[in-house]
Amino acid sequence: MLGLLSLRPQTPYEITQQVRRSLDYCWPTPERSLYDQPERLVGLGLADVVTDREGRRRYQITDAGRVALRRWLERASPMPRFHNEPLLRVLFADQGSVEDLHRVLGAVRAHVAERLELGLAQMEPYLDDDGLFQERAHVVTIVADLVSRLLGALDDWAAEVEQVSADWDTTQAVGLTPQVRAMLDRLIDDGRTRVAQHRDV
Amino acid sequence: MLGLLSLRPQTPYEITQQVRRSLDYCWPTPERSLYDQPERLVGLGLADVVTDREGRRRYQITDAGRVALRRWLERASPMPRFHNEPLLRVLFADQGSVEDLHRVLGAVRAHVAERLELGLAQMEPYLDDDGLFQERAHVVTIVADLVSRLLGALDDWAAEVEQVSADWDTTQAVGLTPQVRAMLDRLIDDGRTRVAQHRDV
DNA sequence: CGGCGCAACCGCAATTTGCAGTAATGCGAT
DNA sequence: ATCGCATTACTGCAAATTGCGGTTGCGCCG
Repeated sequence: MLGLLSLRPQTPYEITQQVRRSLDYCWPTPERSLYDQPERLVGLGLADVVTDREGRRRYQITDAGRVALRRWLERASPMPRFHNEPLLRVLFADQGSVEDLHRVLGAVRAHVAERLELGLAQMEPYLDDDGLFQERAHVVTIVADLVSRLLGALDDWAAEVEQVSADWDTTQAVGLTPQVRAMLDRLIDDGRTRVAQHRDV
Repeated sequence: MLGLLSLRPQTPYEITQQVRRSLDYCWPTPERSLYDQPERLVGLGLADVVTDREGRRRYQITDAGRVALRRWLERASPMPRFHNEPLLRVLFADQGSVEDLHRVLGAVRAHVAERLELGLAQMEPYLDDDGLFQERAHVVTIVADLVSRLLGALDDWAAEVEQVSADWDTTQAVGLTPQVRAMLDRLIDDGRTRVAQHRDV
């Protein structure tokens, strides 16, 4: 919230737009709460409110707010958490049909394609070196890069699972088919390599 | 919840353990709510409660519960949402110091290594073909595969950002350095390829 | 046998959320 | 010109969720 206000003073509605457009990629937030938060910040002295020519309340960050934002950036961050309901459905796929499994995988892939398309449209303006938003191009690019990697991982995974499960005729007690076995071996191998690499550093 | 009970009847505490151990990867849940949900399921007739020899309430799924679970698997799934606070800190990194940025990237990499190690320990038993949990090995492996891919993406990304930002001496108005530019180009290129691929199918 | 710690839970206040509603503005069709 | 309808820009409220702290009982160590 303070981060958003640090970019420019905004009305509550503009904030909701901003969040829908960009923040949702890393921090999904119910719209309702976005209308209450700015008031809370005012109460804490971290933001104040000015009325602009259209008579709209426009919140802006105060000096205390900027300090609080900097403090927040200094503090240790909680680590990412993935709310992944399609994955949950795969975990319990043995309680449903093979079609259920394939449907959810297809939905994931369609979703990835849609998100990616949307994201591309948002990033393309940055390709012009003379765009208006260039002073934040570096952070925006880095963020987009992770989003793109995560979506890519999701897509690759869904594609592989589609393949692996293509010839299943039941979801239960499939156990370790050679393909699943290969998946498991690769996964453990990759994990070990990565952990080992980390220890070296 | 129903999914967990479908595996075997469980006490509320066992459920919390189970969730901590495995479900957290796709569905992080505050412990508190796990104690209320089973009662709610009983109210809906989807679970019932038996008292075992230790005098503990043990919840088990009813037939209605299994039907509800199957219905749930048939319905369209909400798509994944990533609560990624480190990414949020990168998005607003220009309000803080270069050290703040590097600290959060380091923390992410450490976290990935830790999670991976934990996950490996959990998956290794499945390598034995004669393990006890083999009837769910296929779904568990598939789930672990996505988790591993997502963690891998996170790690690769953090490593690249560490590299790209290694010689920054400010976080503000860095704009498109050649390295960031290359990142942007690759990202857009990858995205276009993937979207095009999706249209072909 | 007293103290300590941990496993296993639950009450409660405070916050958060979804949903439904509403007022204002634009805009195309009749 | 004006009617209907969609979209923008919010807000109230009831219900659900959550964090925090507390409790009980058990085992183990000194």
